[in-house]
Amino acid sequence: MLAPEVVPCCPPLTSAELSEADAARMAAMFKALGDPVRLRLFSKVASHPGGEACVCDIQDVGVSQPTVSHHLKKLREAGLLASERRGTWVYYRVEPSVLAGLAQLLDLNR
Amino acid sequence: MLAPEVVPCCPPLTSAELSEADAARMAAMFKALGDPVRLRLFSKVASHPGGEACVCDIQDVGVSQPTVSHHLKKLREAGLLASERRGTWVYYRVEPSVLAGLAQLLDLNR
DNA sequence: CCGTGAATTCGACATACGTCTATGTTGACA
DNA sequence: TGTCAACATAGACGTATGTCGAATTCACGG
Repeated sequence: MLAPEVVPCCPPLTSAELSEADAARMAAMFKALGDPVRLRLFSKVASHPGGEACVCDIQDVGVSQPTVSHHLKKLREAGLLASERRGTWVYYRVEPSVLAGLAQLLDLNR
Repeated sequence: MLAPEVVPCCPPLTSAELSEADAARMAAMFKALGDPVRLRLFSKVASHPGGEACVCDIQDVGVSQPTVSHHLKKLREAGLLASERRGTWVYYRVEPSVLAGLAQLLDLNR
């Protein structure tokens, strides 16, 4: 039980060359983080107390509210965020296994 | 001498929200990695024996040679790769401080 | 029920992006 | 000097992307 399905994806970038398929999968995640507004939204969710935030908590990023919604959808589709509706509000949280996969790819251990 | 200017950039995403300026800087790096061809090129350079590769070593990624050159330029402009001409060949290597910055941002230690 | 506030979806638009072919540039070597 | 090979640059073209305002869905409360 200690090791959930972590979707290990790929060895570190410095140890072996990515396959075409793995490159496509990982590039989609990097691409989702590759917009300043989306990265700020992701950062706001990731750093929010309790590990989750409703849209109303994070929508002050300098673009219209529909644009915020559009970007959150992109982050969801990339597998980086998960969302859940509770009453009037929709809460977003970081998909935990994904950060682990990115970290592994970037060869964190040195 | 042990600690060169590492450009620490940002605390982990999970610990504090990114400023607008930091988000723009880091998003530019993620964006550069957000194309499958570029990610494969980066991966080929990063995993190449000796830590560097000439274009001729890595240009087999399914697109034309000018397109490879275009993508390598993007990776250079994003600060992810450095290049150096030696004789007929141009060698690319990973900019070391950058991977460290990305890893730090992704909160590798947990 | 109806109204109100939260969030998503829709349609439109300008701009950015990835790709190609054609052309340049640079260095090595007869 | 001339030629060849390795890379880079330029220009063109179709598609994807980020943004907005307007309309829509969804849940709650009177």
